[in-house]
Amino acid sequence: MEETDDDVRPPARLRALTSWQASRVSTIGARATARHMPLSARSDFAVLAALEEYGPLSQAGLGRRLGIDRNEISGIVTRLDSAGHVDRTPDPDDRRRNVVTLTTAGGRRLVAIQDAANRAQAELLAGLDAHEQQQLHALLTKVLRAHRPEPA
Amino acid sequence: MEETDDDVRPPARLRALTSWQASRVSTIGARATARHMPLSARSDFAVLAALEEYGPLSQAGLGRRLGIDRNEISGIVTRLDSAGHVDRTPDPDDRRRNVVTLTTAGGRRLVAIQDAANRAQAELLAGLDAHEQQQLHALLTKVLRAHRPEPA
DNA sequence: CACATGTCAGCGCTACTGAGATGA
DNA sequence: CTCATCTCAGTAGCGCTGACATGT
Repeated sequence: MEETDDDVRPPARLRALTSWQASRVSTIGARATARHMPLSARSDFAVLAALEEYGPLSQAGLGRRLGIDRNEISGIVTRLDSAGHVDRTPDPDDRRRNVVTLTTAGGRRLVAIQDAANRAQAELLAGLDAHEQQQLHALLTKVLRAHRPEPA
Repeated sequence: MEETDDDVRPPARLRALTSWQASRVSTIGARATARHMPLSARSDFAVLAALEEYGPLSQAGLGRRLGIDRNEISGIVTRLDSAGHVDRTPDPDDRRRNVVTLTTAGGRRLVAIQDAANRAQAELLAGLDAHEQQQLHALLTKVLRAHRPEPA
């Protein structure tokens, strides 16, 4: 065997970095997500959820809400459109825009993805009890709020 | 102006996902890091820190400690080697291996990167007070510990 | 034989930059 | 003219997979 015991523990300098921890949690979460989701439905979930909650939006509006680049939104919406999960039609009031609308099939898809997301979430946070999970969520929310343009 | 007020707030379904939050925190952290670091010194930092704390290691050992793929390690070590921050020499006891050793220049580099990392860290966590920062760190540590082979 | 190590080529996702066409 | 929107091409890092040669 080769180096089996001296392994595994990352150095203190790294462990001290919250940003490093967040990055590792993020990739672990991504792996858990991949295990529960049919495909790369992560960005799909974001777009579908935004459409469900706020109604039809332009692509730029989607990007702003979700903190995703316009360029990515374009690809995501194309994929969702050809899957029949959204409708993309030119805005009659502003013909630069594409108005993106959730279809009923998209709504069903959203619910399905939410299910998978919940399972992945539970897997990721298995080490924490309910109170700790809530605490972590609150702290991350606070961090993110400090880095946004800040809604009214 | 175009859609300036209805913006910014991500949908509830997303906000509820801790893994999504972690991912956003991670990319915000990456942006802050990029603002403070000369280059893509993030992986360099991990490798240098491991060598400092644990002494010379094989590349596979580095990968295991840091949770980084062997393939990436290879490139990182090559870069660090040609920059003079590590030495890479064949292991006389096991000629499959490269023993990677921190040089004094590498030590200086590590300290410099740590400095930049601290500034980026402060920027990322600006929204939290000291106690909250420590709490967040502890919770993330706990999450990560649940997802590792678990050291003794 | 099996297994570990290091290297290389390649893929896929994510985040970006820059350019261009269209339109407000 | 300025600015926003959308699209396309290209770049870069990151995390993988598969293959291969080498060595234990």
